[in-house]
Amino acid sequence: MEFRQIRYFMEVATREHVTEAAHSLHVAQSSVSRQIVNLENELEVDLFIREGRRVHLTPIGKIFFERMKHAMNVIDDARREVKEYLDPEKGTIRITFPISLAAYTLPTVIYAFRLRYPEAKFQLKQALYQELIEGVIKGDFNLGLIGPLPLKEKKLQQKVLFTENIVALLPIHHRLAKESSVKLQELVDEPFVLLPEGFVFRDIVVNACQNLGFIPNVAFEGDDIDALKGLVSAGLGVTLMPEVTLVDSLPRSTVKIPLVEPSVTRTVGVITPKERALLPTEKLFYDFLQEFFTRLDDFKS
Amino acid sequence: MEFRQIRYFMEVATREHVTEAAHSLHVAQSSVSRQIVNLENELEVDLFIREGRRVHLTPIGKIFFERMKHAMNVIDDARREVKEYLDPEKGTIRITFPISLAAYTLPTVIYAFRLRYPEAKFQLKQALYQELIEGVIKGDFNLGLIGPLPLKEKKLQQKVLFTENIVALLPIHHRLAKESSVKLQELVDEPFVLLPEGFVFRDIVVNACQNLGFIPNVAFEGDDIDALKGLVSAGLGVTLMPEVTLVDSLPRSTVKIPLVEPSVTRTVGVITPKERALLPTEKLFYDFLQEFFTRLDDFKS
DNA sequence: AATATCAATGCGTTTTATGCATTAACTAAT
DNA sequence: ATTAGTTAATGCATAAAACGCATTGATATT
Repeated sequence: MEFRQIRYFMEVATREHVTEAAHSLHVAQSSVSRQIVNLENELEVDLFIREGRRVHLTPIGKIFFERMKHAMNVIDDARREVKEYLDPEKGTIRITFPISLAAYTLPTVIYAFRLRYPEAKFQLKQALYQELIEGVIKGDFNLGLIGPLPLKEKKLQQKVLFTENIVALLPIHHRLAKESSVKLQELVDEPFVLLPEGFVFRDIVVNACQNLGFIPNVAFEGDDIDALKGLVSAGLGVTLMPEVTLVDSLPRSTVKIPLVEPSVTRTVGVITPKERALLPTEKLFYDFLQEFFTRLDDFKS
Repeated sequence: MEFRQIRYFMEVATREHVTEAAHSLHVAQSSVSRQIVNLENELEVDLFIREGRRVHLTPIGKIFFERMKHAMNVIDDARREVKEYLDPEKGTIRITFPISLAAYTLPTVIYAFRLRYPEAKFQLKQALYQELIEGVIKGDFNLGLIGPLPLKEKKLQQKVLFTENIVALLPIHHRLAKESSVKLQELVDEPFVLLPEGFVFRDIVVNACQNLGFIPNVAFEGDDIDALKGLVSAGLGVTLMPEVTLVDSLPRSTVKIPLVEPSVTRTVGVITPKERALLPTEKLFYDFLQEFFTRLDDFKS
């Protein structure tokens, strides 16, 4: 069994397509095909079902795939750890985060981090709430920004970074646009624009409404925060969003208004696996995160 | 980076000797030497310090070694899992255990297990208490028999199998040899023969004595249970041991006498890692263990 | 000082992986 | 139904890599 075989195997397994896998691996199709056969012969098991020209994993192939993914994560981490050992400041931070932090919070932190460590590299992966948690537990990532923290996950180390206010974003000609604050209750009959099902931030909004006894009327859905801004901008509805995502510039023809009674907030934190240690550069970033937001808090108060 | 390099690397790292490693790997010394250099070039790091003709790991080499040990454990398990998938009854059980279970308990269970699954294979590793726990946590083993259970270890799944009596073993001409029971207190001034420091079973005895306010006078130490039996047999002292280790035959010129006030017992159980699933054959054995000792208990009562 | 042992390296040989061309099986479109 | 286009597997020649042997230079051992 050789490393190369595992690489080929995993590529074929994920793509379910030998030719594509070969192309992505920069080798001939025949090489991939042959190595897969070699691997199967050595393991004395069929890893793939060949149905006509389709290729997909057998049940045991799936198990093997999962195990190899784990092993490869360990090995990749080890390689990075070795590389970063001598020079952590030039290493790579792999981090996963929800869409709601993509626009403002994360870029801001990364910008500040790179002022101090200009050679640090980042690999970023936007993910849905549950995916994100799984990714950190399974070893695809060692760092995840998330809000709110999934407190019941026992395999994760969790650290609160900050609590942010959620404000209402209204079209500029909206009847409430001139108010200095709005109550969520006042939006009962408004059309909402929200992220699609599956995004936590949608759930935060829906839950806040449900606590007041109504279910928001979702008129439009948008795939990212900017899409929501556009929809509000076009006067198609109202939405709630974290204040930070509006800090740079308010979308054209909109106003943001603080929410009161109740104020809606969410807590944002960072999760890391309890089982694995952070790689050197990631440790730098982790410590930086805490320092950064602690200082922000000091500044506010 | 290829598996072959990792295998060579690990062999050299453990032996700190290229020629020996090469021999054990059944390849020429030059091959090993060259692969190590290749690996180091690819990682851009020295893994070994060459001092004259000595070879030993650099600090980062040690880290890399630990990571690779982990990865290789995952990979080896995966291979076994695949092999055992189709036919668990022919697979291998890797298990670690303390010396006190080596003589009677473990052989008995294995014998019974093999009556049902004659093709199952075993890899056995006797270990000291702490080593054993580490071995299961780190992934060198997925099963460990142990007594008492290390309840504070949160990474381990723990299951009690049975509780056993501990009895006194005396030379046949000992003044107490005719009694039907002895109190531990009566052995205050006796010379004890015990296992050396580091064995839990020694600690169990010493603690029992300390609870009665005395420290046993250790006259001789023996490396294994049979050595202790021999020492008692020769009249050099008394000892305590689990009753099961005497069940087959009493050593020549000795008598076993139940302990009362207090009776001394120890709980024996099995530990498995919470983080990893048991391999198919190991799962068979794990289930068998519980069934086996449950039935024993039923039988006793 | 002489000898033996060790890790590294140059070099020819063997093994292994690769790419190309082909085949056989399949899919989709006419 | 026929045809053209894909696809995965395989035979074969080529290229790459790992290997063993022999040697070197350094270091223990006596």
